[in-house]
Amino acid sequence: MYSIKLFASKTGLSAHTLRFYEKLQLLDPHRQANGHRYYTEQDLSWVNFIKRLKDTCMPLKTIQDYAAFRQQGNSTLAQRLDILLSHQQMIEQQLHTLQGNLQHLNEKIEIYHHNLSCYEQL
Amino acid sequence: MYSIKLFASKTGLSAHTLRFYEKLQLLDPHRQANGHRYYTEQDLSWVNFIKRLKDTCMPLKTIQDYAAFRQQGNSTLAQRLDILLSHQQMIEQQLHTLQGNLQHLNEKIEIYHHNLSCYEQL
DNA sequence: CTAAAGCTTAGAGTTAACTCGAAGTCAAGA
DNA sequence: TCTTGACTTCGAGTTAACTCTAAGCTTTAG
Repeated sequence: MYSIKLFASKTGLSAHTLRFYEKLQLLDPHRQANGHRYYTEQDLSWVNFIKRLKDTCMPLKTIQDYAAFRQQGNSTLAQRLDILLSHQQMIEQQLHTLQGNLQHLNEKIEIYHHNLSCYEQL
Repeated sequence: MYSIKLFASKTGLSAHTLRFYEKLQLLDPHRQANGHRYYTEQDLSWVNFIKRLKDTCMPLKTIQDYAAFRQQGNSTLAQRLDILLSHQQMIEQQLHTLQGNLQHLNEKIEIYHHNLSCYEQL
């Protein structure tokens, strides 16, 4: 049971952002009798999950879709998995091409080391 | 040798964006006698590289840094490699945590399949 | 009892990365 | 000749994702 301030420090998101996410329907914290929000461990792991998705460049729009499915319960597990799998595929694709470029660069470095006079190739 | 319009269609970037990138010093196309830009195959592969970096969420700011090093020539290969390696590390990290989450979700799906009545676990 | 923390609505400001439009000029091809 | 496609500068508009401020209210701990 975290107050908004505690939860903010726990998640690294500001209270502002937490309310903002709530408006976007990403979060739906419980309320105390006085109307104050309180967040649970479940909310915490959900926010951490959101952060991972964001860290891997999933747009909030997509996360919103995911959250909507999540709120509809277990009947939407397939759809949620779809979202995540296609996201994973995208990331893997990007990682792959990036690795290709790194490889390429490494080869150039090799050339550089072996033939310092050959500027054109770099 | 591509005109800006041709190059735009070749890269999928708009002429506007190409001039914008030029202003940010990401690009530096040659000019014809009349002042018109023209782009080469080298520019093409450079833009494709930029696109890959962008696709993997590298901010333009960092790409600008990279481009600045690139323009300084071969003495900056180490710095450029640094940027790319740390970027790769970040992406791999993100992929890893995402895979962890997918794993987690898959496990939940398993539970769902094996015990339909157990809603709390999902 | 007062200060701190919470609530609400509403709207403004910010940064990144475009995206577009206007205004005016120039040059080459059908 | 006229249309097309360049060029320039400048500045406004857009979308995403915050980020913050203010006004005005309530509640709770010291």
